[in-house]
Amino acid sequence: RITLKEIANELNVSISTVSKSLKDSHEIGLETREKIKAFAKAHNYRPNNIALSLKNRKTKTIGVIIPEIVHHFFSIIINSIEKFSTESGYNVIIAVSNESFEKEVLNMETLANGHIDGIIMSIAKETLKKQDFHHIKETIDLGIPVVLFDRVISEIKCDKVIVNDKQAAKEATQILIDDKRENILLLTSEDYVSVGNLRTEGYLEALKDNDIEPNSNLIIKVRDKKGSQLEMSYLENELEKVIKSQKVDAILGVNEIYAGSALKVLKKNNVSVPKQISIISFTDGVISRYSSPSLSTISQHGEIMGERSAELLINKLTGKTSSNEFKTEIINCSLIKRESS
Amino acid sequence: RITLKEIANELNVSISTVSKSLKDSHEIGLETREKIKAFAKAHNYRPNNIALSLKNRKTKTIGVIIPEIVHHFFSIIINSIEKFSTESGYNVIIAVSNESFEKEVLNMETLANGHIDGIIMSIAKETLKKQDFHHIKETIDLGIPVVLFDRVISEIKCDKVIVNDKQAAKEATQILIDDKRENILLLTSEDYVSVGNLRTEGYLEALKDNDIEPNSNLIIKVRDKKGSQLEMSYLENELEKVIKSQKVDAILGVNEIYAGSALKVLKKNNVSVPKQISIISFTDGVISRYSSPSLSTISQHGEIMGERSAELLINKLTGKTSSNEFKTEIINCSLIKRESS
DNA sequence: TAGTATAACTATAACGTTATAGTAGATTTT
DNA sequence: AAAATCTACTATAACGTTATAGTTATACTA
Repeated sequence: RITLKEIANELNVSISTVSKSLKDSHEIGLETREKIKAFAKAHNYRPNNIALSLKNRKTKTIGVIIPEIVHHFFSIIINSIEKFSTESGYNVIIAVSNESFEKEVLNMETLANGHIDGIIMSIAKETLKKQDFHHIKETIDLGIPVVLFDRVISEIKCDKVIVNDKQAAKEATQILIDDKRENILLLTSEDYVSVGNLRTEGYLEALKDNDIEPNSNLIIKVRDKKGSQLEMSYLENELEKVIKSQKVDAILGVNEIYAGSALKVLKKNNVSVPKQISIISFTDGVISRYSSPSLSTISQHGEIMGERSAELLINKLTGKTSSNEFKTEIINCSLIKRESS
Repeated sequence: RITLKEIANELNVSISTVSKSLKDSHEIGLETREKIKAFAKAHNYRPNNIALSLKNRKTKTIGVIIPEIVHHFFSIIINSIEKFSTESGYNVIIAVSNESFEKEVLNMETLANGHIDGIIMSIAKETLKKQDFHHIKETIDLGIPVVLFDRVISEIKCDKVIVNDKQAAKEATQILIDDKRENILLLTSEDYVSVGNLRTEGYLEALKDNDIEPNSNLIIKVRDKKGSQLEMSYLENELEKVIKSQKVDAILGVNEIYAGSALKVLKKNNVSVPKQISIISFTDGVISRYSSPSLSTISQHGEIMGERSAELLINKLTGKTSSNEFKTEIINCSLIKRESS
């Protein structure tokens, strides 16, 4: 790991001369310049990026805070952020909040004090529940640009990338209704999760448009417990109760894990899908494709969301867009029809 | 973003005094010290980690290079590396090779010039095929510790974390044989992928131990093409041919994507699983759990692999283990029995 | 009362860069 | 031939830290 100083000493020139030569500056005579370049190449000189970061006050690194990695949607997002960022010369540093407020705050501080120029994040459930966003605001106040995606809140002024959740849920519900399914069970998350909420709204709106009275027994709000095992058995128990006590001819799930679990319950109870109950779910992931029947899903186009988020952030970082104007990009979901509907 | 210098100017003391006060040094009088600490706190002072990195010549950041993120196994690994590293005060920076040699080399260089103290990686398929590992060796020569996991090669001297692939494949095959299945189809990857190879060896060894003649028609080596769509249709076509022309009563898959695809093919051809054909597969991911029938899988315990990798690396970084002694940790797989066998 | 401790600070260098300003010596201008 | 210009460099400061080595007063010792 050779430095400019060492090269300078070795060749009896000043550090400035070395630095300028390697930048091919015409201030330095051709002969000296070539000699220095050759020497640097032979010794495999690479500028120390930390020193550059300190000097330039930018790190060319983006921090990403996500609630979980082991989730198709989020890993797609990371993948796409990583791809776009690398192309633009930025590195990506990952932090996982694990849906915990405390961890998110910690992550945010570590990143903000450190090696990143900007942050892309999706807010943890616990943070949404707590409605405490001071850490995000502080980071923005520090002059670090933040882009929020998917789970977003209006009170924070920054760039955002979201999906037309409400509309997509409404359309999916309408498709089920058009198929003469009027007893549609909704598998959703607890109220404080913004996207779950929007999807619920879309569902309710579609019912209303078709003069179907919503039935609160047909809405299961899955309680999330730390440790998803509990969460899933709650869902399974509740669902089993409902299908035994109520008429249900369709299910709308706000994510594929819920829908996948539902499928297992239906199978266990010998309900045929989509004949007796048809299913549409959000999140076009790997479960949907390999389950049987495969699940019709609403794709949120994670690749596009990731790319747009990275683009918005990098535009801020490079000064392409002004630092006090904020955009909200809305990605259109699309329905991918498979066997379950 | 206040600095020591600014605090020093503001309070009319020297930078040294500020630095020492914040470290609670007894060289500085109590009164001054308290005053400075109060001021720093009020202005939310945080040391600039880049400056510290430059000074200390370490970044407290680990680079991870993986072939893909959108894969249950790798995202579990990342998750677990991230978790363990954070606990030890390290950040994690992600690079994805996308199974490409060129990208892997590029990633390696970027990381090595930059903001990381050490690297954890799993080698890209293309690199394994090319057998060109100069980038890894150069990084190690530069004094940057490297830990390889899962896809590993013996000619590189560094810490490694692997799974007892051969043994696990052998045991799984034995279980199928004990169940009176003697026509076991193997769905594996091309030869240059080390883990696929080891698993194939285990399979063959089990056959040999039971005096079953291996049948080359029962070994499908899935060609991987860029763009997994093609890869999968290749698998599906080949498999369909084989089950129509050969007697097959069990399938061993080297990963759950292969097994999941196989399940679809069998279903399409009205073959009942596990009655007519039973399936065991490597990779205990989300497909296995939500497919139907759910797949019996061999878990490679990604959490443990990730944790051990991080531990090995951090031990090197903190000097806990000597920099020229290398360990290879072997994680034992375990079979998770589900409906497909 | 000179000499030595001690307390409470400050100055400096270093980590590896780069940009700005400066300086010899050679060459051109008038 | 003196002044101006140019060539080919070098010195310095700065980015934000911290560790080491000073530097003052003041208090204590003998």
